[in-house]
Parts: sequence; C-alpha cells; structure tokens
Amino acid sequence: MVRTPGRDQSGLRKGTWTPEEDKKLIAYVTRYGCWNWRQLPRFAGLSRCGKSCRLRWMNYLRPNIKRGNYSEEEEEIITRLHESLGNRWSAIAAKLPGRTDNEIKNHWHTSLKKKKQGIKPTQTVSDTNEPKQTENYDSNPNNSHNNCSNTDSAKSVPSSPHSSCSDHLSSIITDNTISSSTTNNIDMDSCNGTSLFEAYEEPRGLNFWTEPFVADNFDMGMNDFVEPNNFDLDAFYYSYPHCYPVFGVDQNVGF
DNA sequence: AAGAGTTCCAACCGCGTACAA
DNA sequence: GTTGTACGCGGTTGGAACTCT
Repeated sequence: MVRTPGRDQSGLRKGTWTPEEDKKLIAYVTRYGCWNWRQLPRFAGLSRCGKSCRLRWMNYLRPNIKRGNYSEEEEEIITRLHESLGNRWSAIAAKLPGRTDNEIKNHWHTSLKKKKQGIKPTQTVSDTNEPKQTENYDSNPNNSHNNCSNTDSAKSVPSSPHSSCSDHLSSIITDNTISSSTTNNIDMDSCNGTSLFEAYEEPRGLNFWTEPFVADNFDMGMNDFVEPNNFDLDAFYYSYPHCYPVFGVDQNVGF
C-alpha cells in the first residue's frame, strides 16, 4: 500500500511520507498557511516537491478530513452525483464534507462501481468486525485517545467512524492562517458549516495574526526549519492519530 | 505453511486551466 | 498574443495486506 521511499533525479524524496515529514508539513502549514506550494517545501525543510506536499496536505493531513467507512448516506450521494457529474471527483468531493476526491475516487473504483454493476464487492476487513490493522491511526490498540476505531458499530451511525477524530482535529488545529491565506486551497464547505475561524484556538501562545510569515525562519536554509515554539511530538500524535508512525516506533506506546 | 492471486489506497504523473508579466 | 509559472484534477501505479488454493 505504501510506496518505497526513494529520490528522483533532482534529489527530492518520493514515496511514502514519514511521520517526521508529516510533522514538518503540518507544523509549517498550520503556522504559515500554504502561501506557495512550490516554495513551501524549501521553507518547511522538506525534500519534497510542492506538488507532493500539496497532495499530502489535501488528501491526508488537512483538518476535518473524514477517514474510514462510508455511511450508506454518503455512498448514496456519491452514486447519485456520479450519475449526474461523471468522473468529476473534486465536484463530488465538494458535496461530501470531509471526503477527498482521491478517497472518493478510490472508494468508487473499489466498491461502489461494483455495487452499481450488481457485483457484490469482495468482503474486506473493513466489512467485517475486525478493524483493519494497516491504518496507522488504528494500529495502536492501546491508544486510549484514539476514538476513531474502525469498528463495525460505526456503520450504524450516519457519519464515518472517524468523524469524531476529524472534529477533534479541527478543534485543535483549525487555523485562521490557513483559512485566510489559502481560501482557494481549503474547501470551506468541508467544515460542516463551522468556519475554521470559529473553532480556532490559539496554540501555545502563538498569535498567527500578529506573527507575520517572515517571522523567525524566513531566511533559513533548506534544513534549518525551526519548529513552532514548544512543538510537542506527543501532542502532535495525539492530535493526529492517523499520522502515528507505522514502522520504527513502538506501537504499544500509549498516550 | 507457502505461494499465487486479488484488493485497496496512498502517492505519482501528466495534462488542462488560470493568471501574471 | 505569447510565454512562464503555479495549481488543481483525474487517471494510473506500486506494493503491503489480505484471501484463496
């Protein structure tokens, strides 16, 4: 499922994102917003192309992203919209708060298309009572803060089992820098009617409004990224359980 | 137990569009 | 009108996880 990390000809990293890279990207975007995706990785201390950063943020790290099982209601909406819009996944995603076009596209090809064609989709782990262990954020059974378990009980409620997780995320890192500087990039509709501004809490004494982008690390070099004050990795993984490392870290470490 | 086949989804790639110079 | 740059979208792929034989 994950791609082998590698580098392209220009030395930029490719493949799976590491938790460290995620951390850098989130820390940077939540503080400064995505003012220029092409330049962003350089200032964020990432050896990635801007396109890759944008994709990672939009499809995985962005607040309010709903992950996991689709409710029947959501599937119905997707099917209906696909009939009218065709493969315009971004347009469909715009109607489904918290879902990304990529995720919808994948779900369509793996499940809904077959359902529509009358083919019973192959039963997968997610269709059973067994939580799929490959998801980072569900891989730690001892994570007492992870309320986003992929259990079947979630199927009985309209929203995704991960919605609570997303809500939690948004309340913690919802960011007016993002909102103000990237209105084109952040789908405001995906906030379930709650403005990113409204839920925003000033993180750890930082004032995003009074601290200009050029603040402390504008003139830094490629690898001189300075994390926001008192960046706490534990707090980070608490807020972003789905970024919890899959490899190289003791999965049984609870929060 | 082990190898083969299948499924799923994160990530990549290329193209089209928008916009500024 | 042309060119260059940046972004967004949709199609495709890589490979781990899972299932089957």
